[in-house]
Amino acid sequence: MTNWLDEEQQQHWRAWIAANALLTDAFSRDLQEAHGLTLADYEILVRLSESADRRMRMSDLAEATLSSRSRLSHQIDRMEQAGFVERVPCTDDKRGFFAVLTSTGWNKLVAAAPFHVGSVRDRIVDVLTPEEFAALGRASKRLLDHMGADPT
Amino acid sequence: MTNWLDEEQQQHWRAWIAANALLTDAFSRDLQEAHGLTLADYEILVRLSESADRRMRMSDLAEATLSSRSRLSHQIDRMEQAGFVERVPCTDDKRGFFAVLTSTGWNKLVAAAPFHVGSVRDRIVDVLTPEEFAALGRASKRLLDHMGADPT
DNA sequence: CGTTAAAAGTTGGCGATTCAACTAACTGCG
DNA sequence: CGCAGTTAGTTGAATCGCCAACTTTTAACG
Repeated sequence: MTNWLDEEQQQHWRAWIAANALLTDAFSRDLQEAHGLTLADYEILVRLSESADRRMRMSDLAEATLSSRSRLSHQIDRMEQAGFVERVPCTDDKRGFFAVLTSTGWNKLVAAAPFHVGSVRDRIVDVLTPEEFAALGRASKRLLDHMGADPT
Repeated sequence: MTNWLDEEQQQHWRAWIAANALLTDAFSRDLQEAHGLTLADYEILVRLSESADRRMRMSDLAEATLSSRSRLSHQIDRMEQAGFVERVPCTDDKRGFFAVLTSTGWNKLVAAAPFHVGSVRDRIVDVLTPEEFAALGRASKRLLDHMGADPT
């Protein structure tokens, strides 16, 4: 005997699913059309730009962007190809590499960031009241905590 | 001069991103491990099971599951392969097809649904207070409305 | 020390998604 | 009618992500 969701819960649940899918899609499409970047590309540029010396160890970057090592490795292949990052061997740990933002990558981010923030405002932040948006953020935070995700 | 997000907005925003990614992943993984189903598979089974005669026109199904026609076509290929659905030509419109749930597909859904609902409760519904969960749903709904998505 | 286990990262194959091009059938309208 | 445009759906190539296997280096510890 299963404890199903009631009608209202069902609606909330489906709205959540749909909003996630459509918004993620929309952001990705916006970036792609305006700057030829994937959302994944963009997030990596952001993380690197915020790091000391604009570089991060591959593993740390994978963790920060919530991707597997394998995925990140392929991702960095492409971005290296595109000239946005470079792989630099780590001298302390001979297994390790840094992903380092190039000036090309930095410039790309500088060009794309205002546009992306605009998308986020247009599609989310400015659509909700401040209180609604905060509630969304807090609820997301609690869900993350419950999964044991660190609040990077 | 760009209107950046402030510190708090930034955190809410990143929490939202991360929660989406991790939760979607988790549900997909749960279903995959326990029943060998993709989240996409599952959603199609659900939609078909709720429809009259357990069938839907390909286009309607694509719209309902927020996927492109192409994606759905490939998806139904796989599910037909797996024996969960059948393609039945539409006599009224000779261009069209129905995707029809087979008894195998129905049984699969019956087997998987309680488990999936359990995941959803464990990871979301029961983690938040009823009010928090409702706020999440309502905010999602407003974001959808703003994008012009229909409330299917 | 030396051996064993763990960590960092890459690789290749396969499944899934997207995009553009395509066929076939329907609709509208002069 | 007849043809122009639209709609339903498929296809194949290219891209992206996941998984399992692999190499190299580091850490643990008896």
